[in-house]
Amino acid sequence: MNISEAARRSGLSTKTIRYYEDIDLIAPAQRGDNGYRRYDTAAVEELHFLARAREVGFDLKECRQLLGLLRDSHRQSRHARDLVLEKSAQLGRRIQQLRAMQSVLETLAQRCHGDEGPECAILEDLAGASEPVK
Amino acid sequence: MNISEAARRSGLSTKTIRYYEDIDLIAPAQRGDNGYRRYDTAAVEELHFLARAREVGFDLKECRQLLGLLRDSHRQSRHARDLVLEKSAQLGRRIQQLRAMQSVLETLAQRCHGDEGPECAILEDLAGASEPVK
DNA sequence: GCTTGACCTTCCAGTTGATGGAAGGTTTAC
DNA sequence: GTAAACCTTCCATCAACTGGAAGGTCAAGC
Repeated sequence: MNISEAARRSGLSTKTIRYYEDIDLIAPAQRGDNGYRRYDTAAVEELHFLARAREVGFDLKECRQLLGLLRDSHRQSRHARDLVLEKSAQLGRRIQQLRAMQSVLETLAQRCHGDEGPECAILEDLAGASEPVK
Repeated sequence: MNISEAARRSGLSTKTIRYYEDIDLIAPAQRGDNGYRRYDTAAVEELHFLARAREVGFDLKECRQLLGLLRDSHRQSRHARDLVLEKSAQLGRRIQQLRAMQSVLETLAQRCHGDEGPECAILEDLAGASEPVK
């Protein structure tokens, strides 16, 4: 199949597939007589694997590791598990960060009248001291 | 004061301050006879405002709007409040996304032995169908 | 007067993970 | 024959910086 069909089946865009080939994340696709890339189901499965891994938060460097494991019949499942657990922890930390930011925003919004006047607790607070000058 | 002192007080790096000037987020700094940038407390306050706004999740485009409000004595506090509430909602959506990703990862981790063997539910799941081919 | 180190300057390149678009070749259907 | 829908490569762009090179300035100490 051609690249657009592979894209449809894998959940990646054609641009992204070419990009992944470009950065050697995947092997160069086979080519037809016309120079078009050709994909078999094995190739599409790899692309789909990448799409899924990206969806759950792995970056391309980590995807590379995961692909390495996927292809390695002598792998240890422990390695995959470690990657997943670390990524989950990372997401947890990021979520905490975003929550903290959100709670600051909520507090700011509460303290602001939000009317037609220029007096605004939000702007005052953002302008004011967050940490004292050390 | 010179740029490094302004950086220390505002919480931005010198690189970032120059960058903000470069993209016209802030007005060009005054210059001393030696060509060095010079900052007064008003300038530092603006830098600090930016640092705080970035910390709570505003992007530079939004920071530009916030700065506009900060400088405008005829502003309506409603505008600032709207920006804050929208940003909070945005963070909320992002948090939900990350949580969903995390929960997928947790499920994957649970289903994997995580031992020395090659059999791995994680890799199988990521490789397997997420959505049927339509 | 000279050196050393800590400043400062500009400019260019790289990061991440794509995406948009131009210019042009191919295929398919009518 | 021609139009639409593919495909190709290559180059530019996005956000928000950061790193580093090459070079000017300044203050302290000898």
